[in-house]
Amino acid sequence: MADRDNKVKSFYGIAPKRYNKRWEEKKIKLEKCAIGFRQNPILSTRKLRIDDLVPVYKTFPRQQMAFEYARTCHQDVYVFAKEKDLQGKRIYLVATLPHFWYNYTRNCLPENRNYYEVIPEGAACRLYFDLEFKTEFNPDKDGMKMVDIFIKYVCYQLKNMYGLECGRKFIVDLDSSTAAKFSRHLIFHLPGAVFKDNIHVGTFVRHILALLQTKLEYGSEQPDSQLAERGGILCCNDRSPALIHEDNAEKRVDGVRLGELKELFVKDEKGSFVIFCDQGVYTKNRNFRIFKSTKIGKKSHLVFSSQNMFKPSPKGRKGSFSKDPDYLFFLDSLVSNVSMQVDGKDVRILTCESCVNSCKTPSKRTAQGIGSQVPTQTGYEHSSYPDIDRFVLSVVNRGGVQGEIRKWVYFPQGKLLTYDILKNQWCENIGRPHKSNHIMIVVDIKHGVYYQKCHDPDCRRIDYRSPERPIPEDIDPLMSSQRTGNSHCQTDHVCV
DNA sequence: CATTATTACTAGGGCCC
DNA sequence: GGCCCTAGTAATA
Ligand SMILES: Nc1ncnc2c1ncn2[C@H]1C[C@H](O)[C@@H](COP(=O)(O)OP(=O)(O)OP(=O)(O)O)O1
Repeated sequence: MADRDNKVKSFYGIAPKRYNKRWEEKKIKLEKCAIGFRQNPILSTRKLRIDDLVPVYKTFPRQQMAFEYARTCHQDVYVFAKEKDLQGKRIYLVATLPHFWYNYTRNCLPENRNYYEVIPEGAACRLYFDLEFKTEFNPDKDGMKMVDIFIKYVCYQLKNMYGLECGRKFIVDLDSSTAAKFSRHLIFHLPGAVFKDNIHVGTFVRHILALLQTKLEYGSEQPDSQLAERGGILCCNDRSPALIHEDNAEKRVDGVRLGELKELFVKDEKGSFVIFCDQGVYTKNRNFRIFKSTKIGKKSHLVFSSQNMFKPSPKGRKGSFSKDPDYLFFLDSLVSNVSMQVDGKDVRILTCESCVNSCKTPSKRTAQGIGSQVPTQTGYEHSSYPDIDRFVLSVVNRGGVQGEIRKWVYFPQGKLLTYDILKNQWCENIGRPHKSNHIMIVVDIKHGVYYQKCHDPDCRRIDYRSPERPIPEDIDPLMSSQRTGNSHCQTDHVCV
C-alpha cells in the first residue's frame, strides 16, 4: 500500500521548475480561449444542460413508422402529427418534449404551427374534452357560461362515480374560438388519478352525457318528444331537450340546476339539437391539436382561455425551459403526458367499460337462465326498489300511453330486475307496439343500465334486447354501494 | 411514395309473408 | 314489398 502511494506521489509530484513557464503559457492561452468563447458562444441560442435529454427529433411519413421508432428510444418521447396540406394529410414526428418545444417555438413561424398530439392507443391519459358550436346557428348562445355549467356537471359526475374532487384550478382551458365557431379544449388534472386510456375516457364521457339526457327527460311533462338516442350520440330532430317542467328546472344535482343543463345543447349544421361536447375525439391514436397550434390555413391558435384558472407548477421540472411559463403550460396541456407517481404515491388508474361492448359475447345468457340456478324474488306492482319502479314507470309512460307494472322478478345472481309491463307494448325491435304480446323492461342493477325485451315469439327467438340505456345514477343502487361499501379495491372501476 | 380511425350512408342479394 | 345482412363508399373529426 505504502509502495503504491509513493509511486503516485512521484508521478504527480512537484513539477520541475523548467515546466512552470510552459504551464503558465498554456494557462494564458486557455484564458484567451475562454474569453473568446464567452464573446462568441458556440451555442448562441441555447445551452445544453446536464438536465437536458439527448435530443430526439425525427419525422416519418407514416404514423406506424413513428411509433416503431419511438419504441426503440430509451427516453420519454412523444409522437406528434403535423398537417401538410388542406386535405388533412400529415407527417409524424417523434421527439422529446424540450426538443419539440425548442423547434416549435424557435424554428417554426406561428402560421406553420399546425401540430397535433397523437394520443397513443392504450396509453394512460387525462380526461379531456373538445367543446364546440357554430356561432351562425347559435347566435344567442353564451359559450363561457356553457363551459362553466359543463365543468360543474362533469365535476359532479367525477365525485359521484370516482369520489374525485375536481374544479377549475385543476383544468387546463384552451380557447381556439373564431367569429364563426366557439371552440375549447379542456384537459383535466384529476388529483392523483388518470384514465387507463382514451377509450375509457370516451366511455365515461358518453355515459355521463347519456345520463344528462335522462335527467332532462326524467319528470318531463312532454315525454313524447322528438328526442332520440342514436348510437350513443345525443341528438334530437328539431328542438332542444328543453322539456323540463318548471318544478324540475330548479331541482339541483349537486349544485347544477337541471334548468342550466339544457343550455349545453346547440344546433348543428343539419338543424338538429346536439350537446356541444364532441364525442368523436376518443378513438385510437386520436390527433388532438396542441397549445399554440392552429389548423393549417387558419389563424385560430389554441391559447389559454380567459376563463382558465390552471396554474402550471414547476415542481420537478428540469432542463433549459424549466423557467419558461409557456413550456410548463404546454407540458400540462398534453393529454398523454402523465406520470404514474405523484408525490411518491401511485396514481389511480380510472377505468370505465361499456357493458354494451363487454356483453357482445354470442353466448346466450338470458335473464331466465341465470335465475334458474338460484332462488328469485317476485311480486306485483312494487318491488323492493321503489326508485327503480318509479323510473321504469317513467320509461313506459312515454309516447302518450300509460304503461303499468304487472309483475316484477328479481334475479340476485345477475342483479337483474325484470318488469312485465301492461298497457304499453312498444317494442324497439319492430319499431311499433305489438298487437297482443307484452314487453319487459330489464334493469341491470350491477351495471346501472336498463333495456327492453318482450314476449313476442319472433323477438324471443332472436333473444332480442334493445340497446342498453343508463338509469339515472341518483337512483342507482350500484353507484352508492361502490362508493360506500367497497372502498379498498374496486373504486376505480366503473362499468356502464 | 406516404394521414388515420371510425361512423354514416347506400346498394344489392337473400328470405319471408 | 319489406326487412335484414353485407360490403363498399362517403363523410367526419
Ligand atoms: N382530417 C383529420 N385527420 C386526422 N385527425 C383529424 C382530422 N380532422 C380532425 N382531426 C383530429 C384533430 C383535431 O384536433 C380533433 C378534433 O377535430 P376538430 O374539432 O375538427 O378540430 P379542433 O378541435 O382541433 O379545432 P376546432 O374545433 O377549433 O375547429 O380531431
